[in-house]
Amino acid sequence: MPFPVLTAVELFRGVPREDREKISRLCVDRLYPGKATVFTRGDPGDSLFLLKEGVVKICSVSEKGAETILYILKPDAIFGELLFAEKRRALTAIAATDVVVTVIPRQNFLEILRSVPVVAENFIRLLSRRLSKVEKEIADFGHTWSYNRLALVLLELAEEHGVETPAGTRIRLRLTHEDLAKLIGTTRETVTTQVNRFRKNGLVGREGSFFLVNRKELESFLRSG
Amino acid sequence: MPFPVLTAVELFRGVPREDREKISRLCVDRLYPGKATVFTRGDPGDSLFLLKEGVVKICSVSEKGAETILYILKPDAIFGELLFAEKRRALTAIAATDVVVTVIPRQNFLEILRSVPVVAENFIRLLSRRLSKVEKEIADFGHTWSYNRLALVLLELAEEHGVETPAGTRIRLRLTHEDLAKLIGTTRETVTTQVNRFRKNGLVGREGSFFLVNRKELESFLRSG
DNA sequence: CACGAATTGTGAAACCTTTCACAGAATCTT
DNA sequence: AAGATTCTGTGAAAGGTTTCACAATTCGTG
Repeated sequence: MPFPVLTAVELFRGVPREDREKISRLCVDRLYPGKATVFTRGDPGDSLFLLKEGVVKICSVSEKGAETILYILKPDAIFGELLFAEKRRALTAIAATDVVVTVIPRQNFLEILRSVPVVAENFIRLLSRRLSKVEKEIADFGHTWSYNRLALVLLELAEEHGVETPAGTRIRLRLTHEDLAKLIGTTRETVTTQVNRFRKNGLVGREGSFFLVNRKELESFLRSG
Repeated sequence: MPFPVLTAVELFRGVPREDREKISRLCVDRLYPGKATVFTRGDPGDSLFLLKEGVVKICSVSEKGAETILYILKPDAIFGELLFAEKRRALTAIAATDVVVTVIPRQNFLEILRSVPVVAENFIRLLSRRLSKVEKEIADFGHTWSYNRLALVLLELAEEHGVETPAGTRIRLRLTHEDLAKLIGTTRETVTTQVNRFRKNGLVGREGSFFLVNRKELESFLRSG
């Protein structure tokens, strides 16, 4: 098993033994400390990233400085995947923790896509899944009130990053109210107000900078509201 | 030139002569009258569609009946492209006019992807471009006020569906205020109010059910507001 | 542990949106 | 052309959000 990490990752799932060495020669790992910028809006979009360890946030920063968080990624996710659509990055990727990423330059990735068909299929599936996720998000943004979007985002984060505990689902991310505001497109103050309302009603709780969510209650809140 | 239509379409651009006949055997055209449903949320997601003629709207309908329009597609666009990610459709595709589409069942498309690598590359590019568009949209939704989103959507529609005229850019789609509301996630009444405000200030006009937009003014409105 | 920085809590005023309720205009159908 | 739909225009009341301004808390790092 010479390149074990390769096949553990969804992008490279199913790669035949004889292609593995070649692929691993075309990739290189890189480290970023927490808060580092992996790429920024305007950078040339010429490589694909694979998140091996840590958490990466993908954000959009408008001219006016308004920031939106589009994704919070955990290991095994790819990012910078628009390398075939954009010359320059439209979004910004920031290491939310210390991070290990695999970098694949565009030419190398093209080479892999062409010579290992299963990677193309995996890549298509990953792109499709992300598209599907964002489309769902847009539909959810249709909800006018911030508390609806807040409940939805908390449920989604619990789904993606949660672990079950006796007290509820614990979201394993250091999240501030500001972060939530950037996720749902509102202000920090509004999040504070709504989070506290949720807390009084037992929909969420907090352990230090981690949120605890009560999925049952949140779901029924969404249905009723 | 036995299969001219094939290579005119972005998905099949660059397909070698010898593959064209095979591909065309794996596709079939279909007609839908205006207002027909091409597929609905919940349908099995087992084919890819290619829009040849007419306009198709892709919508999301929430349990509560709230509707969001995600895309308004014109010829050459693909849709139903999530056939590798969803067992069942999450969105609904509606013919906004009489429509001609090419249908490619999943197995056939897989066959094409595997045997004609350039199609895989085209498909990846199309998926990427759509993802990029939706991500931009999410960032735009960050704008709190409906009039900002309205201005953005009008500019985007002008970009995609507009023709220049002496009076401004004319959007070649029959759009109601209701449609705009579903595009920007607000109510019809709010759109009416804001459109009229725009009209008083010369940012937009109307020719029957077509909108005229003054791009310069809308852009400067966005910058200033 | 202590100090500075980041995060959270709150309130008031201005503003925007939703919701409801109708009326008038424009457009199809027949 | 009449009648039925669909679309657009408006207003008032209720409720939500932004913005601004500070205070209180908590965190992080030296």
